[in-house]
Amino acid sequence: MEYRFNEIEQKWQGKWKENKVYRVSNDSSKPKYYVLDMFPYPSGAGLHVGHPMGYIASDIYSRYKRLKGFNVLHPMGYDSFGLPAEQYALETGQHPSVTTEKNISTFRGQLDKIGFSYDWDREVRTSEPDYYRWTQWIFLQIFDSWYNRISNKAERIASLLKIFESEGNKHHVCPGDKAYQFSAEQWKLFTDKEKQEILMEYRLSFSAYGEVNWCEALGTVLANDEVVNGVSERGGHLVEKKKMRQWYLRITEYADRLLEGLERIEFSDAMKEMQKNWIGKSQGAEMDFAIKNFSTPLRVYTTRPDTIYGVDFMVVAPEHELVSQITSANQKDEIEKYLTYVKSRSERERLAEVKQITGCFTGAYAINPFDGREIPIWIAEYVLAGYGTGAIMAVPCGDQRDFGFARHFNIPITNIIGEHFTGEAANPTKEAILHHSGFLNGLMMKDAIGVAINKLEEMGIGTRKVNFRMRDAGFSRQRYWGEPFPIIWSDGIALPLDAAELPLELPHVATYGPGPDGEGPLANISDWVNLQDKKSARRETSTMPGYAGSSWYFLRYMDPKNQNAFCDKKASDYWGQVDIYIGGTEHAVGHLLYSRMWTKILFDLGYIGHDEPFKKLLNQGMIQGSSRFVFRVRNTNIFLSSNRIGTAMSEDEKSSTGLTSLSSEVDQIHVDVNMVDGVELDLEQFKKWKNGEFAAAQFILDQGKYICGVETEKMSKSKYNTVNPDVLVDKFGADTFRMYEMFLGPVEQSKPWDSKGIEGVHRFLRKLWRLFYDDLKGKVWNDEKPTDAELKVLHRTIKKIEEDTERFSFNTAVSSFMICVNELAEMKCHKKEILEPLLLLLSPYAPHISEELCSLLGSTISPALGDSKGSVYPVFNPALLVESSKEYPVSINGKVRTNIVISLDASQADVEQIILQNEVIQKWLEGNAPKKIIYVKNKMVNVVI
RNA sequence: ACUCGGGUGGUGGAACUGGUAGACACGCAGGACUUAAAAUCCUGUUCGCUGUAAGGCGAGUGUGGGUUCAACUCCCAUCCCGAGUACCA
Repeated sequence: MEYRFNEIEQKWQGKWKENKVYRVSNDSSKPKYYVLDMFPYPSGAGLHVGHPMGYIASDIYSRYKRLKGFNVLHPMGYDSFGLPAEQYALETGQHPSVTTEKNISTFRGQLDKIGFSYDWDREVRTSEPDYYRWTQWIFLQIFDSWYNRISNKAERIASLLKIFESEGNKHHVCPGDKAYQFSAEQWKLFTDKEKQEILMEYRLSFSAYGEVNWCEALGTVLANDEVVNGVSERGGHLVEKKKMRQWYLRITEYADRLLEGLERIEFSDAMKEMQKNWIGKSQGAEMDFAIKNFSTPLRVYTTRPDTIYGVDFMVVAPEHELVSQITSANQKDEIEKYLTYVKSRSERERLAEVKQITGCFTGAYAINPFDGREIPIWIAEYVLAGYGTGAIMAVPCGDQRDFGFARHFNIPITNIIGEHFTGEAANPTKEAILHHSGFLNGLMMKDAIGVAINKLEEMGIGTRKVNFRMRDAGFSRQRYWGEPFPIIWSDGIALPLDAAELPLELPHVATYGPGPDGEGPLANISDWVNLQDKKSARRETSTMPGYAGSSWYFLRYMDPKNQNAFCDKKASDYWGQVDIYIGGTEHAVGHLLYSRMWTKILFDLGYIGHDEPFKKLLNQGMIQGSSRFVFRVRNTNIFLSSNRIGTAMSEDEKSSTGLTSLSSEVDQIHVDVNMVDGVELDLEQFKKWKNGEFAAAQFILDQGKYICGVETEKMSKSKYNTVNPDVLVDKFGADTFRMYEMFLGPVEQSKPWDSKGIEGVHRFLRKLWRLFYDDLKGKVWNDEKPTDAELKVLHRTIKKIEEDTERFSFNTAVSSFMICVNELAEMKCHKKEILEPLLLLLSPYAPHISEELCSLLGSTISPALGDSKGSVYPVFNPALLVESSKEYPVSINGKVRTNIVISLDASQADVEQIILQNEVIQKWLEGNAPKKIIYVKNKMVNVVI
């Protein structure tokens, strides 16, 4: 009986599905455990081998936890709103819901083949009205909230109204527009519209004017990705910044809590670092510098007010409103020229190219308030208008970028840190004693910061200021395929829909092109937009961005069918946080920050009982593609094997190709990796590829073979380096595929895909099978009693697999299984008592073969089902592994020279005696006494001579 | 430029708290079985020198230093590769 994986896998997948084996209940006496994958966007390209990497890891962990007696929530769904489906609709006229549906069923088919243990009854799709109804509902709750900085949480707008009516806003500075200041009496006198405008400045989701990428020629707003070098990616039309009404989430109000929360969750240090940097909290001061012959002061933000005497110039963002006013007559042309230059550069260019220093002097001077020095004011692209005040004070002796700027433009540098400054490079230290610094002289810089701020405040020209670099999150898109806003605009006031009116379904549109004035496609449906019963009332026509639906999906899984709430509090209290969340790092500052914010809002409003969604995050590495290339001599049909480029030609080659040398220019062309075996190209397949585009190809070979070029790149269709999991699953089976993906290396590590090792894993499973059934002899397993040696092998494996699974070291776990099976095969051990526990250990990794063999053994336990009562996971018995002696490596001066078996309870003296009698050691000692003998119990012995 | 990862045999990787570097696999080479192939099994496989052999000696985890009885692991410097980024004052 041989290992027929296709039959076995189909059979068990069918049974699991039929019996809904992986359905999980919200009501269980077992402890809960929540294992979550980042749900995929169902793209038209289908699944490639990179996708299942994380899914397999999470599936192994889920199955493991189930066997350990946990009630495991392990769901899957689709993040099914998004731009690609809409662009496809624009090209083909197919409704996005149709293509989305189709893509989902492709994905599902591919996922099913791999044998995942998802509870598909809990599937969610963000584009289903049943789901986005609640996305809209949550949006309305956010809209109806403001952030109370005193209680430090989100509260209802009603509570804000009460405060305004009793005391105005004196205790609650307006986060949107700080200019708003009013008493209770004044509040009561405002018109309804004025009141609504003020409330909007407090709301956690709010509407305001913001800049978008506007393409006049296309009549539409473009995403950053669609803009290349200042023109539209499609068509190359001019793109400019345009102010439009947008929705935002006031995530800045949560900045501190988002930072604080990081302390309580298990994210990698790198991930926490990324989020911290994004939030970018800094402590410093805002201060005003008078400008010579000008009434308005220049306000700068600095984290280092201690360096005030080292300021040699000012840099203002080119967009700063003062620039045009302060520029002197003789600098005007220069400044104009520079502004034109800056405008021509996209933000990306401004940020990426730092080697060349650019800037322009305005002709104006600021006055140092302490020593009256005149400080030249420059503009430069490295200062951004959006951060701080859009102006900085430059201290070249302490800041490397300021130093470079001063050098480049020959601005004299003042040294305020004595010998800490060499004149060769800036020194950003805070540990230096200040020189040439007036009232700060002699102070340690870090102590001077506070002193300087106090002085500024006393003089009324500066204040202590905490800055965040994070900005509020744009929340609207001028698109069709997203959640419509449950908002009606009437006389400039945004009116929320009643919860009973949800879902506000996406209406069908005739075309997916933009509406008038840059509005989204929805603006074209006047029946839908304009409400008959209310004159001048108009629906919001933009839709929500991709991250809306993904900011809370982990909650819907807990209670996916609920028609009365997004998730019953009982359900969210039962499941609580996601215990382990698996996905890539690309969401570091998007999804992972937004979902944390939404969770905090829902917590503040009392809808859920926890304020961090993910207890632990595991970042899977990216699977890169390994691309293959052929090299074509330019303007010919002659292809050179990679190692023949520039080599000498044989006479035969010369006559058959008509070439005289191989050193002419070659073009590198991607070829489909599936027609390359390792690096050797299959010439016949190549000639047939792309409908015979290369049918007439001639080859210059190396020893009869065509060797391709190799490069590691992102896996992508256009690079012909994608590998479809289906092909591998069909050929080797899901169990082999699962184990091979894990065997490739650590899950966290990025690595190029290579299918060539998969046979080794397949061989392992067949070898396992032969412990039970021989191809010729049939059944070979038996009920004999195991020996101590066999038990030792088993229990060593139990220990290793459990440890490795717990720390997500799946690659080493697979290798331990191999070692175990190799050893059992060598011992000719076919005993059920050994093999049955081994199958349970293996079942999270290779569920189908384990289930089949268990059932063939007549086992009472199904690895897929586990046990309703508790853990069926094999228990490690340490007593079986106890040894009385160990073969110690004995080294001389750290270099191993021999191995000696020594009893484990030997003392230092015992060991020294044994060692010194050893022949090899004596040879090295040459009759001398050792200086020292180091004996580390259970590790090694080192003799120092 | 900054931040975060990472450099170990022909290849993917292992070595978890400093304690036998190269587990496990791929590939390769040789052999057994077979008419042949597949499958399976066995042997070898870091490099160099040496030995008929068992073995021995030396080098070795990007590079150069350092700490230590002992370094892939810790420290300093440096080079290279990958990913991310909003030049954040």
